[in-house]
Amino acid sequence: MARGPGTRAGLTRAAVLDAARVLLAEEGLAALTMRALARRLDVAPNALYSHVAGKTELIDALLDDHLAAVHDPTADAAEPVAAVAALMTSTFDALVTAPDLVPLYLDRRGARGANAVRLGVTMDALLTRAGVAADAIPTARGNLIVHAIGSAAFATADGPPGSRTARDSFVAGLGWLLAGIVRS
Amino acid sequence: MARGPGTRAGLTRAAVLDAARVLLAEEGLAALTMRALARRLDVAPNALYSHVAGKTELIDALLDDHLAAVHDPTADAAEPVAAVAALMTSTFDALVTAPDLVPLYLDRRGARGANAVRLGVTMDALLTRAGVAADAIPTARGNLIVHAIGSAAFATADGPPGSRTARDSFVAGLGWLLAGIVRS
DNA sequence: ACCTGAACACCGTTCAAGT
DNA sequence: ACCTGAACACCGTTCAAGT
Repeated sequence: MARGPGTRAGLTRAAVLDAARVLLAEEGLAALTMRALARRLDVAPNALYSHVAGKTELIDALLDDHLAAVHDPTADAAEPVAAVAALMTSTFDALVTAPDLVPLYLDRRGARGANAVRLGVTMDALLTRAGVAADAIPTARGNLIVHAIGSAAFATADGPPGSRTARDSFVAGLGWLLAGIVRS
Repeated sequence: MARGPGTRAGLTRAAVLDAARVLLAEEGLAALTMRALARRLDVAPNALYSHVAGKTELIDALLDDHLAAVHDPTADAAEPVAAVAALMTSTFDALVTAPDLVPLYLDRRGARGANAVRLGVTMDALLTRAGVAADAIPTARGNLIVHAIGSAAFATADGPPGSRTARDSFVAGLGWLLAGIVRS
């Protein structure tokens, strides 16, 4: 719009996603609209649809990309239970980084992207090595995921951004769940 | 709009909330708009603002009203731990009833209405009687609430509406958390 | 006090057209 | 292939006016 005539925007899918992340971090979820995003990129609103299927697909991509930051312990770690704890804590820390994104994980009821699948596979392997029976793994995994995402959602509620009490609460609950999982 | 001239709509706050509940149940969260709600009530969109401060306040009222369905065990129940389990299970069951509402509890990061406060007070009393130290109660309560809301959010994800596996998973996790809470 | 018409400042998305 | 102008079918909310 403010570009000179004849020039091209030269948009990229990566550029759109990056701008969306910045917009989300700086102004929050309510401000993340297609039109505001286009304004930031100095482009007409419908230009975004050349790189993204729609707002839903954009957000799904944002969610899964965010999980790329989760540190993935090798599935053959020495102590499987400690490795599961580390994996979940890393997930919690990653989620807390983007508070506005967390409720959307609940909306989507668990991300389905490549990174989410990768973490799920790793966790199942670790739980198996920890001695959890095959038919008990879905319950164990489900409870751990609910705990990580739910805790992250509540962590950003009150207290300062770096509130340690929320993280301590998450760690305590994680320990209780893991104790119950390995004992059953 | 389709009413005869001279007649009055005779709206009530309760009528607005009731219609909102019906709309939510029948057509889902995306369909719950002020304008659609007004259409249902055969009224101009802005007429709603005589009975409700805005959409946010309407949803907050919907959320807290929903918690009225939670069975509140007397705080002086014989077995405090069993009473906490019953209270959380009743909360889970109530939440599962309104799947579209559950993600909003996360958005609001825990309802602040009268019913939510009531349940919180009851739970604190039960936890105290169960021998949980005063400074450990916030962590215990927080983990239980996260578990109930998070489990309800995921419960409606896959499987049939009356899926028992989701409820069984919730019950298993609840047991693990309670065991950890009373042991610490 | 309660309701209306009209308006304001937005949305996501589609379509035909240009390069 | 990528981008634009224009439009469609919506939003939540406010304001001045009527009864």
